[in-house]
Amino acid sequence: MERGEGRELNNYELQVSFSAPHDLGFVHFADHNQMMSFLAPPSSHSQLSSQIPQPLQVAAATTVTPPTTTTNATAAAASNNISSALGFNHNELVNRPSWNNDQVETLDPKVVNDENCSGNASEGNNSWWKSSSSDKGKVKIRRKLREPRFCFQTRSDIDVLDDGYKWRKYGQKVVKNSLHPRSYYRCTHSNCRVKKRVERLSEDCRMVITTYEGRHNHSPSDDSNSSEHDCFTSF
DNA sequence: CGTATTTGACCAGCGC
DNA sequence: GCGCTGGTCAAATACG
Repeated sequence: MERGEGRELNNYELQVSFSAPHDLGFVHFADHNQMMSFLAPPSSHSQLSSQIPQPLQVAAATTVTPPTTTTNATAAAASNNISSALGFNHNELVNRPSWNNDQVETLDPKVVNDENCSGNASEGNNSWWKSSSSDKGKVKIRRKLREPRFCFQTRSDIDVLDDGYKWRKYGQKVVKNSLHPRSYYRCTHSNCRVKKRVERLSEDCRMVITTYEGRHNHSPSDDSNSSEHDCFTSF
């Protein structure tokens, strides 16, 4: 098994969407910081928090070609390239009129507008999914409180892109209509409940679909400190 | 030995 | 109500 965080990078294409894989619309990115702010702590996404659910539609693709060598230095450089490719223009997103909520939150379209619960992730308690069975009513309510999600697909030989955060794999599942198993990752930072799913397209095993759920309450660089810091001290 | 990953089991939601 | 499916847990295992 591999412990690496997918920092070895090969050639890939990157396409980003705020929808489920089956109806992807892709974003053209110019500035990685913009995209990363979707994952970033509340302090940096405060402006975005009201934008994510907005109707938007994007269509474009970005291709980047990082160095093929995999030394730490080049991997880091490649990581920057990935990050660069992951940036996007907020104005473009919010000004798109035809993006509907179903597209934004296709995996659970009924609850799209409950995303203002996204702060829950920052509260360090994301256990709504395992409430006691004796409290089913509450379970159902809680089930609706989904984290904001967005996904992007990459053409890559590696499954886990280096997005600057550190992830721990907690599950893998074979999903229907897919030849490849889906992997589940959770941010290793304490109090950060961001998750991501990674799977490969059955039609094209080189295409990797990555779906993020929730927002980090820390910056990527904080991951190195991980549990050492209380990320809420600034709030 | 500590930490990360693997993997089977379990649970809840959803569709029929 | 039942079966299917996705998502998560947690014990076992692997690795540094």
